[in-house]
Amino acid sequence: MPDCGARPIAHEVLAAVLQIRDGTLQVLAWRRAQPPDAGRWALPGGLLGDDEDVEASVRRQLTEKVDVREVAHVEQLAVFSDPRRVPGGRRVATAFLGLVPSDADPAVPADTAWHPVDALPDPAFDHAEIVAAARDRLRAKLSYTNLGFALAPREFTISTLREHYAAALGHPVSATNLQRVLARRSVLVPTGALAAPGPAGGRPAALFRFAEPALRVTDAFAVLRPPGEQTRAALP
Amino acid sequence: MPDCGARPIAHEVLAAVLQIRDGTLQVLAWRRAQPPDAGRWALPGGLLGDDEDVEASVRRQLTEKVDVREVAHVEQLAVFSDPRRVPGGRRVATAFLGLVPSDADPAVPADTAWHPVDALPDPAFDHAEIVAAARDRLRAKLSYTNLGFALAPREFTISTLREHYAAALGHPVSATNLQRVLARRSVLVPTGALAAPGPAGGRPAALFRFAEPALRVTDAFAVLRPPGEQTRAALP
DNA sequence: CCCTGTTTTCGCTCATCAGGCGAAAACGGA
DNA sequence: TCCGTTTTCGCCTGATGAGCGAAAACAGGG
Repeated sequence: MPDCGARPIAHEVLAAVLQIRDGTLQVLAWRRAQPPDAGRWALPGGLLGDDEDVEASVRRQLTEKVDVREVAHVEQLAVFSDPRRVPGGRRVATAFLGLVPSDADPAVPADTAWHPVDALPDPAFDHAEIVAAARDRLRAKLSYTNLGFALAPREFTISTLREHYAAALGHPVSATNLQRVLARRSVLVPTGALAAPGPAGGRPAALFRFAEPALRVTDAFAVLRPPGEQTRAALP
Repeated sequence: MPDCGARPIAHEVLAAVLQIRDGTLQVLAWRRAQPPDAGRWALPGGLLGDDEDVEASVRRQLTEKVDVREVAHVEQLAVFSDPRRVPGGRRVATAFLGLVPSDADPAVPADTAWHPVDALPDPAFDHAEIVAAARDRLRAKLSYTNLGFALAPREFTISTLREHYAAALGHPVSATNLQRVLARRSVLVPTGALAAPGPAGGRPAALFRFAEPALRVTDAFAVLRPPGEQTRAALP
């Protein structure tokens, strides 16, 4: 008969929800009112419910903070299970990465706010570690998947996309190369429309969108591929 | 106060331990004697202890099946938390991937045996899903990390390594290309020694070993890298 | 109406790396 | 010494990331 062991173990889910805001990668957190760690900033989450798996649970918990429909991508990060990660009872956390496109501005409760991902003030428990894991996972996947779709607005110019990638990656990105790399993978498709030029004029930029609204890994990503296998579907 | 929720949740750890045996990628499993799922093959694991995190727990649980010192690499896979994944009480599992070098032959209990990873007969609960996740994770990481160190013997010829990679990846691998790719990443270093030729003669093969006994990700893996940054440390 | 400044886009080139192929090297045995 | 076998290495090709500068496309002012 399964039980909770000699010492009861609570299972919680936590989400590091990231979004590009004001040209910076930011994370959603709420200020704890009650001890332990009162006054510090914590990630949204809560206890795993009786009739849900962790994915369903994290989506449910996020509903309390933001409109879940605005979260474009959710994935498991890792389990955090240090026996002393929170004071009091034992608590095991399954951490998630969530991404919100920058053209969404979810309404959040009064105790909740966005903070730059590298400057979350006074993080509660081990939540700084979780935020760092989320940031690193995002940065890694941006370069070999189409994960940008979950950060960028529905339509955008290459310049805008370049700013988003630079903010998320934490280093400058060449617009030329970004355009080429994503286009070659057929991750980016032109909408045909043009954006209005800025106040100083300049050639109007073409608008693009991501081809697929779901995670896809670059095929060129796998090296040592089967002999003779096509590296990519032939483009018409 | 954290508790176990209305319905108690047990937290277990499970490990898919993989090894190349007889030219095939195999997984360690034990035959359940007690219900539920009596007679079916299950992955090693057990309940999370009071004073250990999940990594420590999986290493402790593996001790009951094999000598843990022979497991060269352990990493978290994912959480499996379907409310009905096991009959009876609620049970959340943190799944791990474990790798054993092929020159080790751990003593295993009577109820435990190795099975080809794609033909685990009568798998218990959702363990087939976990094995598939472990196999896929291994295949992905083999191509952009030095993870081969955890599968290969301490010293080996390129031919041997080629067989190992082919078995793990599930498709033929070119010895020439394997040698070149791994050497360029300075993952492989020659020991200087030569292996004895086979019974039919032939040029004696050079012996190699992996440069580092710990996981390292290929730097060329990250595309869209910072401008002007060196792509690899200059080799002397 | 042309000229200037600005922004975007595209073509040209280069460097790196995976992949394929065959010749040369290094062995045992007849 | 010759032959079959196995390994190793060099050469070529193709795909792809990266850098640079010229051309394209716009607004505004003289």
